[in-house]
Formats: sequence, structure tokens, C-alpha cells
Amino acid sequence: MTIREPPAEGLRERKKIATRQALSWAALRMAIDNGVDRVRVEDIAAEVGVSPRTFNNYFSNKYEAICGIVSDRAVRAKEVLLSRPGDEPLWTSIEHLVLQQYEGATEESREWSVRSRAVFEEPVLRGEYLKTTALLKRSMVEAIAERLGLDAEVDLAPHIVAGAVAASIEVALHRWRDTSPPNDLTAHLRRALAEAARGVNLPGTTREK
Amino acid sequence: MTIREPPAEGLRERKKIATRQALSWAALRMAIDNGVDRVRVEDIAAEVGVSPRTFNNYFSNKYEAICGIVSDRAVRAKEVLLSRPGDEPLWTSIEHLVLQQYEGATEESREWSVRSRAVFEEPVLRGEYLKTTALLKRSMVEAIAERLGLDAEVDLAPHIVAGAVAASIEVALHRWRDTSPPNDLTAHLRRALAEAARGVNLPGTTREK
DNA sequence: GGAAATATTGCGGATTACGCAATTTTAGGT
DNA sequence: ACCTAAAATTGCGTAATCCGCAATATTTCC
Repeated sequence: MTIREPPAEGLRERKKIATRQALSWAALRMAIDNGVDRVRVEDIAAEVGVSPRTFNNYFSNKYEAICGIVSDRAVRAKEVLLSRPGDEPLWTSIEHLVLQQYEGATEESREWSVRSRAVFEEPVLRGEYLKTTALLKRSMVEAIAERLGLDAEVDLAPHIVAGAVAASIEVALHRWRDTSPPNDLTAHLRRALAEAARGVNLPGTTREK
Repeated sequence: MTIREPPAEGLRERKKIATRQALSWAALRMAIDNGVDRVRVEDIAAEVGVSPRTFNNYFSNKYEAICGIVSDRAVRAKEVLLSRPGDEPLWTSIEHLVLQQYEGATEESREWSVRSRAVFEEPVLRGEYLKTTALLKRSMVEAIAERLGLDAEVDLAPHIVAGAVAASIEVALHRWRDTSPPNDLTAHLRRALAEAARGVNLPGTTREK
């Protein structure tokens, strides 16, 4: 019996996680189908079969729900990165993390990927989406610090690396969306990360001397 | 007769800008004094002497208003950076930009600076605050691209530099707040930027070869 | 199986977002 | 100075939210 999800102790925890995910998927799907502002909390709750009041126990608004899937994935980034072999070059580990983080976009239908990205780029979702990227960045900062044997509260390097990686991801996503037809997100991400790796010096690899 | 503010063509434009700034200052001040969630749109509008409906013509919610000042400043970052002498090292220009961007925190009372930073770090303002940092980043990307003779739509370097700078700023602000008493924000910013400059290779300065 | 802990739900009130149409204010030519 | 078109402000009305509180239902664990 393998453990896939985090703890998920009893039935209680598992149901909570399931409800949260159901709400988030429903919210995203409905936003893709009908447009973000034509989705009501009431509709999302009805779709999942809970009361609107219960929706608000999980998310404080529909934007949070729509980005919930991405947020959860971002939070798990730290353990994903730390699960890579410790002797692997850091940039390789980061590449694995990033590709895994966005692999859904290749697995599922391209159409759906593009449309979901369009949703995330809608102005009303901007703030919420930025929160998810901030989560991803924080997650990476902690993992990178650990991998480099540094302290995220003291050393700046992990923050700079994570900042550069996050910026690279955003650019890659943007350019992928701008190509027609948008396919092979993986290639865009790989190229962007390679350039980031060239542009950022890891401690002990500084260019002077 | 020197031109201080952007165009500001006629009375009409100037009044709009004045109203926007008045609303934003009022919103921030009231948030500092009473707490973010004890500020109502109605109160802000009353303070400035406009109707609540007019408030909504300028800002779509109170969080936007509270961050309005910072947003406006971020948008102007591009021209600030580009106003530096072209032969100045890029990192020096960036340092000037950043110090200028946060100089208010040294000019005005330390007490006020700390409390306003506390407001910006409140969770309900997180999304809106991240929007302002995204604006600053975008502003820097465009200016840096121009300074380096690159194209922000094609080259990744400006994004990486801006990402690293933004990360450095955040860390510096955070550490400044954590020291007691919090003073000399400038020193924190300078140190963080110096480290960023060491960690990031500008094109034509890459370490290989 | 039963008591304690936790989650869900309905209700109610305060706040908000925004379209629309009426009113007021400004700009620019004569 | 006036006059008219353009633009900003405002009040009103409506749908939608957010969230505290108390009641109910479900799960846990002994």
C-alpha cells in the first residue's frame, strides 16, 4: 500500500481534501466554459453538492477556488524538489520540478491547457494568480536553500535563483501562449531555464576569481 | 516652467490625478490608523468629499486604493531608470532607482513607514500588493531591456535581472522590518542589491569563456 | 455504541460591484 | 464672455458576497 497524498490521516481529512479539490476543479472548469465573471459561488457549490456557506469554509472567494489547484501544486513544489537525488546538479533538479509542475498542460488536451491559461491571465484573476506564483517561489526558496546548505532567512542566493526561475517560467508560458498553435510547452520551459542557469551564479560558482 | 508630473494636460486631467491620489492617501492613512478591514469605501469617499460611486470610478475596491500610491510609483519606475546617464553601469542605475523608490520610508517618520509596511503585509492585501511588485518588475524589465539594447519580448536577461532585483527588494524590506528598531532601510537595500549584482550575469559578462 | 470533536448548513446583516440614466463640470472654438 | 460637445460625478437599484453565529449532522476514538 503506497502513500500517494500527504498524510491524509482519517476519513475526515480525506473528505476535506476531496471537497476542496472538487470545488476547485469545478470552479476552474466553469470559469473556462462560461467565463470567470459568469461563475457564481452558488453555482460552484451546487455543482459539488455542498451549500454555498460550505464553499466559504474552503475558499474565501471564487478566485481563490479557481486557482486552488495551482496553489496546492505550488505548495508541494518544495518536497518535489527535495525528492530529487542530492548529488544531481541543482539546475537539473529545478528543471525536473518545473517540467513536472506544468506537465498537466501537455498531458491533457492542448485546447484545455490553452483555455485554462487564458483564464489565469484574466485581469480579475491577476492578484490571485500572483499569489500562486509567490507560493511557488517561496516553496522553491526553501528547497533551494536546503539543497545549497544555506539559510533562507540569511542568504540571498536562494531568493535570487527562485526569482529568476519564476521569471523564466512566466516568460516561457507567455511565449508558448503567443505561438500558434501553442504546443510543446516543455521546450519553451527548457530553453528558458537553460538561459536562467547561464545568467545566475550559484554560490561557489561566482565568476570573479 | 518645469514639468514635474506626466503630461497632465488640462485642468480635467489634473483634477482626476488629484482625486485619485487623495483617495489613495486617505485609504492608506485610514488603513494604518484603524486597520484594513475597518475601512469602508464609504468612509474613504467621505474623507475626500466624493460619492462612493465616484470612488468606484477610480478604484474597483479599497485594496486597490490602499496600494494606489505604490502602484503609481511602480509605473513610473521605467522612466526613472531611463533618466539615469546611459554610460552609468546598469547596477548603479538600478540602485538609484530602488533607493529612490523607497526613499519615502526614510524621509517620513520611521513610525509611519513601519506601520504602512505592516499594512501592505496583511494577508487581505497580499494579492493587491503582489500586483504592485509585478508592475514594478514589468517597469524594470522594459527599462533594463532598453538599456541593454535588448528586446523584452525576445530576450530573457531583462526578466531575470528584474526578477532578481525584485526578490532582493522583498528580502531587504522583510529583514529591515524584522530588525529592532527598524531603521536604515537604505543599507539593507544596498546590501541586497550588491549581492544580486554578484549573483546575476549581465549579457556580455557571462562567466564561461 | 456513545461522547467529544469537528464539519456542514441556514440565517441574517453589512458591504460591495457595477450598469444605467440624470446632472454637473470642463474644454475649446467663436 | 458664451455656447456646445465631451467627459466626470452622482444616485439609484440589483445581484452577489463575506462572514459571524447557532443549530444540526458527521466522524473519531475509546
